[in-house]
Amino acid sequence: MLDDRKLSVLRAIVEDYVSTNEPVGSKSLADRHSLGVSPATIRNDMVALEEEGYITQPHTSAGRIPTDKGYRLFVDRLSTVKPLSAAERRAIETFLSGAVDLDEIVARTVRLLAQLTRQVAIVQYPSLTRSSVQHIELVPLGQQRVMMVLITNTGRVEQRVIDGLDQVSEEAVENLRQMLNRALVGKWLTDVPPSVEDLPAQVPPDDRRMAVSVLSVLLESLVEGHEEKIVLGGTANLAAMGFSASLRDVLEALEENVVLIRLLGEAGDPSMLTVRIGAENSHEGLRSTSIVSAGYGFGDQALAKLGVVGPTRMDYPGTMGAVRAVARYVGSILAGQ
Amino acid sequence: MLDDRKLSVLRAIVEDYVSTNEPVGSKSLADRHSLGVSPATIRNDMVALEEEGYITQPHTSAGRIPTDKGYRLFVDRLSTVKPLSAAERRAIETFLSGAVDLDEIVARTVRLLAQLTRQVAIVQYPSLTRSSVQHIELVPLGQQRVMMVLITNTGRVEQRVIDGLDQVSEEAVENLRQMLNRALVGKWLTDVPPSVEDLPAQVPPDDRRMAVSVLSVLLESLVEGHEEKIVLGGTANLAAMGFSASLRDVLEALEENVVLIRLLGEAGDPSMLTVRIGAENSHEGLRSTSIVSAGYGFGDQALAKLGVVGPTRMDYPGTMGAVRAVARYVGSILAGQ
DNA sequence: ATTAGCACTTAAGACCACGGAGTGCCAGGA
DNA sequence: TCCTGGCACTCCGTGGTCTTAAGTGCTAAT
Repeated sequence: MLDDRKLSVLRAIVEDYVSTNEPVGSKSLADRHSLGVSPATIRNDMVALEEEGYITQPHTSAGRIPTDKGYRLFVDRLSTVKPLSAAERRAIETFLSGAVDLDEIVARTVRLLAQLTRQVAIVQYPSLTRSSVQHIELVPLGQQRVMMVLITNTGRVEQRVIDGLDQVSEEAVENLRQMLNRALVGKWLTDVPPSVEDLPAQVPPDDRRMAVSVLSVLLESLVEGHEEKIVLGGTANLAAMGFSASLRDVLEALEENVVLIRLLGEAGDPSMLTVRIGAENSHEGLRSTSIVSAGYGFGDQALAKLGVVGPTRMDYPGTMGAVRAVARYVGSILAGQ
Repeated sequence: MLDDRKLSVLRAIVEDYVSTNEPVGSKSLADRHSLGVSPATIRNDMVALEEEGYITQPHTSAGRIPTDKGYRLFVDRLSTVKPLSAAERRAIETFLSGAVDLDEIVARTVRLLAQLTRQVAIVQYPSLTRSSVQHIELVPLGQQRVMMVLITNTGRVEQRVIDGLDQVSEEAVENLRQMLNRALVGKWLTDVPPSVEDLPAQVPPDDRRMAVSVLSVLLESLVEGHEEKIVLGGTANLAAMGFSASLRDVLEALEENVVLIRLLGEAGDPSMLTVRIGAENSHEGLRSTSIVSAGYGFGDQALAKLGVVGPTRMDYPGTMGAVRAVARYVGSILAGQ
């Protein structure tokens, strides 16, 4: 059905269209790539590719442009991830190595990705649920309020205020604090709920009400770890990407963190580099964009994802290379922290 | 020089241009506003206004559009801030009242402002330096590291890790913690540095090195309060605002938090509503935008600023009304927390 | 199976004519 | 002195026609 030459033609079409942003015709294809056949032959191959749905014509007597399906085939079988140049790798290293805390790592990563790919970069904060407890702190704030601070091994800090208590005593808080830390430090967050089940029973009756409040807030904060944080960068690059018409839709989609989190989540195996093209993205506003994403974390254990959003007409090999490289470096930096 | 009627003409020009986005001519002006004079008279007034630099012509035989100077006069003398409708005020209240912590207040405020004004909203986190110390927590992390958490009365939490210590003992940390809280709770952050000067002397010599490290990080975090946090929203509205050409510049400027902070800072009296028009903004990319901002805080003591960025061709009275109203509500919510 | 040749299609650009909205200016009237 | 009606002029935007360049599909020959 699709012999090697037809695939080469498809590859050439994608490459040319990506670099010129203009429908590519049989003649210019024959000129620019040495395919060893004449334009007429290429034309014949093109109708085959078009019948299969890999390319399409904006209008009769224009060149062809790849469809989503065409890009998909290109990504899956016709291209290889392009490794970064030595200079780029050095740039990543120096750029990221100066970061001191998690916020700064994330902020720098976003800028880096945006600059490398000249597209919109997305970085998700390390998910709460895939981390372990480093420390829990309880801080009395006046008579009726206590602040809980949860610190994870990924450097993330989650704080909540527990309100509406009565007569909080310093010792009671201190006791609870020690009890919590003894029970939970080092545990995966997912293991926290079972570990605290029988804690209230060990608290003196007078303080039990407070203990229960604190625990419920703690558990709640784990569940709401679902409310994961995301940072965006490089939106200015959107202006140069040329979806002028639908630009508003894209910006709107990017502002909806919920949407982005869902999209990143939909991407398959978190340890892999995944590409979602055009309509695969299941979000109206992003019909004409592709998302390249990868998980990052300690070794092969992914904590969260990062990626870039760009036009379906993007340089996939280059973008994939950049995303993969950045994900690896961020992982190693986090591990070193 | 500029009699009342000329000012009315200018006002009418601004209003029409803002609503139609097209240069406005003498005839349509006479039709749409009941100025009581003929187009010819209006034309005469227009040349006067043009000579003074308040309006300009895109080209001969087109209508007039206001210049930055024209907008300035309009804002200063020809318009009054438009109060919000009862419905809008209710919307603000219900929208903001559900927020539980500072992060959520800020996030909701940004969305609210963006929706009300259909422009880009900016909200600055309450500045560290204008808050007071609510609590300081020290948490030992292993043998060589301590985490410091600073909680302010505005609900803001600042955390740092102090690294490279040796042999951190639980008691030493606990002692220092109590000492710090005794010395600092309730103090304005600006008063912290003098208050800790002689603290190291009171620490047992063995622990002094740690105490000094912790203090220096604490002080540093106050200074870096300069690194104030900002949140953006409604960038999707940019697409509909019609600077297509310079859109990239605007997006770039908006991504530079440093720039935004500076611009907000440049605005005058923080307790007032201020408007900076076009080139007044001293940043290349924002030449064709105006910024309407206001301080917010407890009562008349401003903690930080918020505002919106839009095209110079914006509805100033409406925008100013929205910004002022939101600033007030946020202030009252913060005070109630 | 490939190629050369040819007739056909279409978008994009150049050119032109023209209508509309606006202007400046001048002379006459309150 | 200030306002107004009238008039000639300017310029942009629109729509029509024509031409050109690039590309296609088809057919016949290799």
